[in-house]
Amino acid sequence: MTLIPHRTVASQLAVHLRAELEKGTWRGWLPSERVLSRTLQASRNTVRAALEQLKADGLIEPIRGLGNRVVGTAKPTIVEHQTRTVGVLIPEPIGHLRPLIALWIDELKDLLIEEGYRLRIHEGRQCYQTDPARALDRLIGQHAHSAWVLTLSSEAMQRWFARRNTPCLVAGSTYPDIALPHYDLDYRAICRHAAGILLRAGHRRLALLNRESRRAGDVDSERGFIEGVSRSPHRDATAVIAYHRDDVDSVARALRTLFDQKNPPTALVVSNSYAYLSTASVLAQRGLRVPQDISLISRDDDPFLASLVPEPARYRVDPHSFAKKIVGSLLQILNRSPSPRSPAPLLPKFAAGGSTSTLATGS
Amino acid sequence: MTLIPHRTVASQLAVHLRAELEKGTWRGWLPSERVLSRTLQASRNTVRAALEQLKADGLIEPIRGLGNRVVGTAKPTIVEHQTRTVGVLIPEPIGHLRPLIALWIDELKDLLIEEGYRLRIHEGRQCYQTDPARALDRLIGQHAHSAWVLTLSSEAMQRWFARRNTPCLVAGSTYPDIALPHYDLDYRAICRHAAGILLRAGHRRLALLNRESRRAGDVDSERGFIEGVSRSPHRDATAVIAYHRDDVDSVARALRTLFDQKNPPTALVVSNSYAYLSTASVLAQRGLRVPQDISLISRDDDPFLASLVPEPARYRVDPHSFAKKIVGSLLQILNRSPSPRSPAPLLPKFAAGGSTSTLATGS
DNA sequence: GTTGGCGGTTCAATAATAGATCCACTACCC
DNA sequence: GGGTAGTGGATCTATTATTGAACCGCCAAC
Repeated sequence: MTLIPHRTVASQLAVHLRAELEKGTWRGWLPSERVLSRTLQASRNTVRAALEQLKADGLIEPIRGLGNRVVGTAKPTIVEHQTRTVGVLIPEPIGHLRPLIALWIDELKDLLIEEGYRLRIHEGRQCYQTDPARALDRLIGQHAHSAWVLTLSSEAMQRWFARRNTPCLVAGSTYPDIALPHYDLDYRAICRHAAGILLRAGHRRLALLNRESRRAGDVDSERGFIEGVSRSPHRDATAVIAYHRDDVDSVARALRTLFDQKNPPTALVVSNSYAYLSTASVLAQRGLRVPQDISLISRDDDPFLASLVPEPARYRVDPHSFAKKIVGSLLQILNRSPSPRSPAPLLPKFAAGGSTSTLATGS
Repeated sequence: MTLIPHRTVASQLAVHLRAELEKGTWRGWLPSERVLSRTLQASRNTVRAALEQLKADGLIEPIRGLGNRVVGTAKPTIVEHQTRTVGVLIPEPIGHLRPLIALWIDELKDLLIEEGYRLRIHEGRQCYQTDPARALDRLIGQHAHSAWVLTLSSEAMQRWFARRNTPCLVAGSTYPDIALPHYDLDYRAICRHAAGILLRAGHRRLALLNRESRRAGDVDSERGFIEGVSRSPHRDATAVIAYHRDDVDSVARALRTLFDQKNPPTALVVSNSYAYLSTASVLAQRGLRVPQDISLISRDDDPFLASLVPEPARYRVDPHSFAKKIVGSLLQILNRSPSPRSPAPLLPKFAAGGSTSTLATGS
């Protein structure tokens, strides 16, 4: 039950043309694009997309006004024969990642196998440090993957990959001036929306519990959250940002700081589902009840959240469709597609849960 | 310069399905259109377009409410010639299973690929009902796997597989008189140990929050728990069993029943990590604090439990070593090993957390 | 210089596909 | 017998791939 890997006409043509080249059908110059499009029964655009792939492989060289010159020979055989693999870079053992991340990586693995690729998971903690150059040099040098997928990537990592020309896809947000193909949720819109929800429910003192690490997605979250509050018609609304380091203790510390002050927030957006668990249980220890005393929204989704009482209001994502999108972008990169454009960020659906309450406005 | 024959996905699928039919991959019935669309990575519309062609060729006959019947000459091809695959039977979408289960299934997938097998995951809800014969007949008939792995299996399922000689491995406990190769944690010892821990901490009114389904592992848990209390030197100790159905509401109901009585328990063993989450949050809603008012122990481990405050006392398992054991047993079965013996059940390590307290004995 | 063919680029119209929803039907569970 | 879950059948919309056709600047040859 294996599938035909290249399902678009362009890719089929590329395979076909590559075979013809190897056979030596054309020496010197290819037939003109218009002729090819007629003989191959495809539009010139499609033929050009296929030729683009051959060009990326260095088999042909288009020359304006003259034609497509056959330049390389027989190299692709080697490329085809070596096992084609894709590497995923993760900061921690997969068991420690959020279940949803593990799920889409798993799906990605399955989908890539159907396309003839193997997925290799690399747990490279060193690559996530402030200066990852050495670790990355070593990792990429050791493993000759066709492409890399970066999860939870830092700015330094992204810059490193952008500088080198290693084919890679950022599963997550990129930093403003980094031009790498990427796919992520629209955290900015999510947090803006969350702030709006809470403001409309009558809350005025809002807080965002965010990661300390300045990952692009977290920066976006922060910006969206601030926007949501500052652009609201409620001039008396305030937004506070508290930071944690992804561990229970630091979440507890952040909450202590937040709730020991004179006017503690009445609503909290938590930007990580594990942190949501910590938050909910720390608040329970302090005797605060959700949602009567404090409203909570989880920015992230994960299956276990459904077991909480009250069920957290959160933004739901389908790991399957996420994995599909990632694979789509990845295949563009792997097939040397001309323009590996990043699809629009995914805006997950808001699922209202019992963890938010409506306050009487005022006071 | 030959032309590319079938350029639309639908046509490619038709060719592919026709080949599979001839190979005898499916006997009797095709997988449902929805399943096909998932495994073939195409929309149901496209799959239907392909099936339309097969129908026109008289190879299949669609019957409303039943499925697509294979009508052509059922060539009884030899099973050995097919792609070597292993099926895993799970009751729910993999995303709904506990992360630890998803993890070892994932590892299993990787390890099997190295051995030249592909792992197919089958979400067969019907197979977990009281009388699974028909559903199993159909499933096993449709998919000619080299072996099956059963997770969270019911007694009826195990009996069905034991009666037939289908090669299978039970990932979990087997029922006393069923001789199937299996591998699981020693739930009986775990729960006996948990009861001992709580009794030594001074608790006298213990409760086990267990699954209602009479799965072998849960029956073992119950037995171990009762043993742990009845064999203790504390004659005044009592053990209560409350049941839930794996959903939040039923856990809440069970807890209400437990804690609305005159002498509610002071310590609780919860036999599912999702149920632990529900329990912790329901108790918090009732104003009960862990561990001051009530001690909790989780029988199962899962990564997210580490984010709770206080951290649950629980029995830790390494999914990797679990997967290795499963693969070991599975390979014995696949290689037609003479005596596929079941390895000794795994006894996980107890990790004391902050969720249990010591009581003054007496009263 | 003119011409015609070449690749490069853009555009709108169309076909294929994905994804979702509703229906009627069947079987099974309670 | 009624509820539930699964099936194929049918339809809808959004997205994507593909088409077909422009137009551009470049090149070589007449």
